[in-house]
Amino acid sequence: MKKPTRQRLIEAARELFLSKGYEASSVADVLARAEVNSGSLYYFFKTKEQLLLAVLDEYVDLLEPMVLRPAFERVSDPLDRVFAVLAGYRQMLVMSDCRLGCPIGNLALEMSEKSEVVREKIALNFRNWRKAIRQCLVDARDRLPPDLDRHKLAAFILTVMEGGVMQARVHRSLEPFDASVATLKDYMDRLVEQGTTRPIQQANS
Amino acid sequence: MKKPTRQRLIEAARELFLSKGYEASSVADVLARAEVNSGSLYYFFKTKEQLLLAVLDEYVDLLEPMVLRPAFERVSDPLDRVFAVLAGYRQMLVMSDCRLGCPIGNLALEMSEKSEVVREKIALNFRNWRKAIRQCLVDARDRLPPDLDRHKLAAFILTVMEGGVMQARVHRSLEPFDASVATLKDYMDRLVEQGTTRPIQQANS
DNA sequence: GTCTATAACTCGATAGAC
DNA sequence: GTCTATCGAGTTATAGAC
Repeated sequence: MKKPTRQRLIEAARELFLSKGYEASSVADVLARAEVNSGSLYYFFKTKEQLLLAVLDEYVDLLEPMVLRPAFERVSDPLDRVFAVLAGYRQMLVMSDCRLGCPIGNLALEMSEKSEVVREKIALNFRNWRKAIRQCLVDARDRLPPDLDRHKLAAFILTVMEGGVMQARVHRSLEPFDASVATLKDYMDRLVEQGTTRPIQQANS
Repeated sequence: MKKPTRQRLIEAARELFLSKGYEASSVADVLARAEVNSGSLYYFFKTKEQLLLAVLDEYVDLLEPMVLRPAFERVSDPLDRVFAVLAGYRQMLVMSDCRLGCPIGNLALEMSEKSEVVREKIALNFRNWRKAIRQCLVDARDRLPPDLDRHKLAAFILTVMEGGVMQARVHRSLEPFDASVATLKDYMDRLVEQGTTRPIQQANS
């Protein structure tokens, strides 16, 4: 059975915005892909931008089932989970021959100056992503330096993912992504080593 | 005196593509900003895409005088120079209230799938950037681990810059950029420490 | 090399019947 | 809620005089 019209529109827009960006995807493209007529789209969404906002709302909802859960089901160690999440983005690069990257990062650079409300929704997506990663760092706090700033490190991990994906797409090669993730791994191994070999740990410090 | 028409067109396009992106900048916008008429633009450039390619060629030429030289003039230590380059991008964020980021990264995500020749020019810009950073790492090789993969680390540094700039623009805040650069600094300090404290260094190793 | 005028088309969005 | 027809503006690009 066909999904409801509104949902079909959001999915079509999501796919198009991911592969071609927002400006380059015309309303007509969305209509064709969703097999919906113009009148119906504008019944559900006042403007094309409202459709984008609905897509970004959906990404907020999809973080858990599409990004976190699949990664967390594969491994249970909190630090491994961080890299399992990153491996998920690698998988997207592999499957698309390095053509598709992070859907949010995509829209981030394109839309940040064009619409405040869109920018704020993208920021929300980033905040939720970092929060999930930060929780992994909290769960692994016994192996990490006690004075570690987990907010900073979570932002850094998102930075590495987005920067690695960007270079992979530009070079159509996994190499820069893998190099970036491997270097992050080296850094975090050093943090753990420091956490492990430091003198007797004090309670409540 | 007014600059030659062709140069005015490239500069106008450069500014517009930086602040609004390629698709969102119309040819009419470029013409107005450059104070040139349609006929002249199409005398120099066969299409809008050819104009973009000329802009990307100019960025290749501008890497040395606009990005590297100003940073390298301020400091001479090769590792400090890496962070001086990053500070240059921070300055761009500061001056634009976190609205303008890396011009190449901007176009990278927007244009990579739309045109192979554009993607290749963007890749060239990235390669040259990494090469300059790699030279800094070569110049500092005595303080870095002997088995360090400088290609990987240079890619990582570009990753950190691009990812940090992206988050800064989305959140309209320097915080994620500063957090990312500070974490990179921490990592590289650890590499130097390892290089410094490692046992008596063997020659030709 | 530069000018004006405009072709040929696509864009987002709307009207109004059903 | 969905359909078709279409508006008006904006798009890239061209023609042809100067």
